[in-house]
Amino acid sequence: MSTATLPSATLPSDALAQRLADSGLRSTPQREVIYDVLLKKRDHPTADEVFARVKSELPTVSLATVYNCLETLVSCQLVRAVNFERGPTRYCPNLSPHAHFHDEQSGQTHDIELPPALLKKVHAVLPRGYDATSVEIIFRGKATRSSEQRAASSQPTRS
Amino acid sequence: MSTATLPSATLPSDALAQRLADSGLRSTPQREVIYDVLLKKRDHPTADEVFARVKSELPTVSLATVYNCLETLVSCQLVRAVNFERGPTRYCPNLSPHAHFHDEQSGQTHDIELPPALLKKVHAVLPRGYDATSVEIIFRGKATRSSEQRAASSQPTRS
DNA sequence: ATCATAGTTTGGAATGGTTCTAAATAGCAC
DNA sequence: GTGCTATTTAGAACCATTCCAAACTATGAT
Ligand SMILES: [Mn+2]
Ligand SMILES: [Mn+2]
Ligand SMILES: [Zn+2]
Ligand SMILES: [Zn+2]
Repeated sequence: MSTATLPSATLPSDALAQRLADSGLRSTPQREVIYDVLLKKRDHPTADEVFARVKSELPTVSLATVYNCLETLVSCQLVRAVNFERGPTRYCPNLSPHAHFHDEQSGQTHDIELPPALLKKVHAVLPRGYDATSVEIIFRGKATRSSEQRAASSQPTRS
Repeated sequence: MSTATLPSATLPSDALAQRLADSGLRSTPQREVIYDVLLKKRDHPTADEVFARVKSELPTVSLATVYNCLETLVSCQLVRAVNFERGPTRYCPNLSPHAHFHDEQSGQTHDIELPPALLKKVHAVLPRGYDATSVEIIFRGKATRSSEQRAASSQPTRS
């Protein structure tokens, strides 16, 4: 997708380097691999799961570094941290406004895109005096076969 | 159930006894006091805060019991557990469909009532195949003076 | 009343995700 | 290269919560 003559279109890794630089931070192998891992399999992994995936590329990485880098990516606004109840924090590189659907059976988390019109209506329930900087919407329930199929077909079947 | 002339109106403590009985559980002093504490000051206290408030009435209560009773109340559907990020779980006896507004400055949590029409529109963003049993909406931001006034005036000034 | 049984409370230990710490390492400016 | 700072690392510490096993309590059947 999106090649050549691109004006200032951001290749994923450049976006990372750029955002880090903007915050006065350095681009490091750990940060790059961790961000790549999040982009490659967008299943809202936990820090432990990221740790496991990163290890295969950087066998000596530490769990502390995974936490550090994830926090860095979140503070650079390249990744969102997502929490369900008191479970481990999950990480999501989808920056578009979206809600999360937590499938209680499978434990899987799905992104639900939110139309701007709906976001407006949601914000409109706030009485005067409430100034919200963000809103988070979490569905809980079960996703049936047709939604699994959607998810499966929209993502390469993984080697 | 529903005794004679009563329109079936439930005194708080009866509601508790009833719900517990429905679940085959006993009404105990600890459960009653903890539920009362939640009803009396509806500021979404943590288990520790509930513990402190209950101690003045039941000086020998244990923190484990507070956790046990809160879990019992949640499983009886008399209380909702509310989580913000990875902070300690907070407890809310407001059973009407409502969102939460987390004031980042003061740390206070406010209930935002949700009209059924909005809830419908929110559920409508779910694609086919997603069957949600619940939805949770959390705002984050700051509440200005006018909302503090509203909250203050709607609740007795506390002895 | 007494007893048997199951439910509940309690203090303390264990858990588990996350954060902290201090030392080692790596990148950048001069 | 030298010095300076950012980053990574292993392991300890943290802390909300859960687990455990022993006391205690309510219930209801004899
Ligand atoms: Mn789950
Ligand atoms: Mn806060
Ligand atoms: Zn997401
Ligand atoms: Zn509430």
